[in-house]
Amino acid sequence: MSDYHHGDLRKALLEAAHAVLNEKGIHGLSLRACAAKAGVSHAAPSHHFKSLSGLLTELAVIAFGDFTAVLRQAYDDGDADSSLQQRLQAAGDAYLQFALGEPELFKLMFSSPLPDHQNERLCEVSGQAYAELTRVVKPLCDKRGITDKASVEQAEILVWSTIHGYAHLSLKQMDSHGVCEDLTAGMPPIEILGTLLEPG
Amino acid sequence: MSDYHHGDLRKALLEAAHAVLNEKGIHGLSLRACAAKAGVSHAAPSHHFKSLSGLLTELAVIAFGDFTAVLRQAYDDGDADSSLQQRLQAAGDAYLQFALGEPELFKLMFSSPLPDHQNERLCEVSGQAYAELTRVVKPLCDKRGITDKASVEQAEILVWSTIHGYAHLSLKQMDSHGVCEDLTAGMPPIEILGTLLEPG
DNA sequence: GTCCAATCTTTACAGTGTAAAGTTAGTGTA
DNA sequence: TACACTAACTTTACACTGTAAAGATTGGAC
Repeated sequence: MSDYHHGDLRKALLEAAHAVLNEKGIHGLSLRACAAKAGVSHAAPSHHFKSLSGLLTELAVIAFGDFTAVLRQAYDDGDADSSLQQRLQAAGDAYLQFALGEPELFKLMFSSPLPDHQNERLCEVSGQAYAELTRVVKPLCDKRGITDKASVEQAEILVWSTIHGYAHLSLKQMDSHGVCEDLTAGMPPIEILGTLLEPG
Repeated sequence: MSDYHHGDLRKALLEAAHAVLNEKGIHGLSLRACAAKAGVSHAAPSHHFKSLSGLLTELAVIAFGDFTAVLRQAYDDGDADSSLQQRLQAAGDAYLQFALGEPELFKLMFSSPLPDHQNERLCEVSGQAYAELTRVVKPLCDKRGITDKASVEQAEILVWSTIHGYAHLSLKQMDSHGVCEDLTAGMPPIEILGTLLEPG
């Protein structure tokens, strides 16, 4: 192996992008910085990724894979006798923990125009994450007598919205006020919404 | 008035920025494009805004003002005899309508690293929007017997998370799948969350 | 009428993504 | 073993970007 050919530049660039993302934030990230961190010339990435967008799309795909794994782990860690609400709360906590643990990656996945969000694989893996998160919603709908398909879908989307919205706003809070201690406390108990919004 | 001095370049630049934002999206926006659209040289903005971030911070401040007005209008439009849940639903609908009507502005306000989110005035106006949104939550907490301050705050944040999360995910859906018809249907009825999550 | 300060232009520079052409080296073929 | 071929990487180039600095213009105060 000479030092002309890198060996696994593709992988190295993805790791470099992740590193640069964490160091400089999503706005400070540049293709040339990634190339430099991987120790190659600034034009080398073009042979592995069509563009900056291509590189970040791939990084987002990988990140969604990790994200899905985290959500699945949280689900599997649940006690067999834990209530459905508890499992949902655990899913929300895991969601938030990922967002706070990988803030820049999370922003890349959900709030950046740089990745190609129409990319087929990216759509697929983000769909998998969604499926994992809403896995516990269906039995909860059963329990509550929500049976028609449209309502179940609305329930899934609203649950996702609540959890995602909290994560997103937490990150925005971090940007506005610096690191915020009271966020490490995790998701508020979502059953408050049940009390607040129960019919009647 | 010669054509050397513009007259009200500051205002013109803010309008140009809004226009460019809608035409090219947040990623296609550039300070030079704004200057060109306002008919001045590319360096002229520096006398009115310290930087690109400064211009977009100001635009976000204005946008939050409009946003707050929209939310207030929705609240004031509520019938005196409409239920608290209905008022909350109306607030959510207004929130979503703003996001879908001004998608790029909404992204600038909540999902872009370009504005200075530590800016004092920006923090203030975004706080006002939050206060307007959560105006209906307090009486709802009263009605449900949620009285301690911490729980009320958690209820406010969770309501905001739900509405904001739905708006944010709707915009992401638009980016992924192009304009999405079934989103114009508005917020799903949030009382589903009440049914889904009620204690017991 | 003159000076001043604010506004805008011109010029310049470092940084960006990306396209095109040139260089190197690993690989399959005779 | 010698040779071509091709993938990987570098060099060069160009049109952009934000922003700093210096020069030109103008309206208004004195």
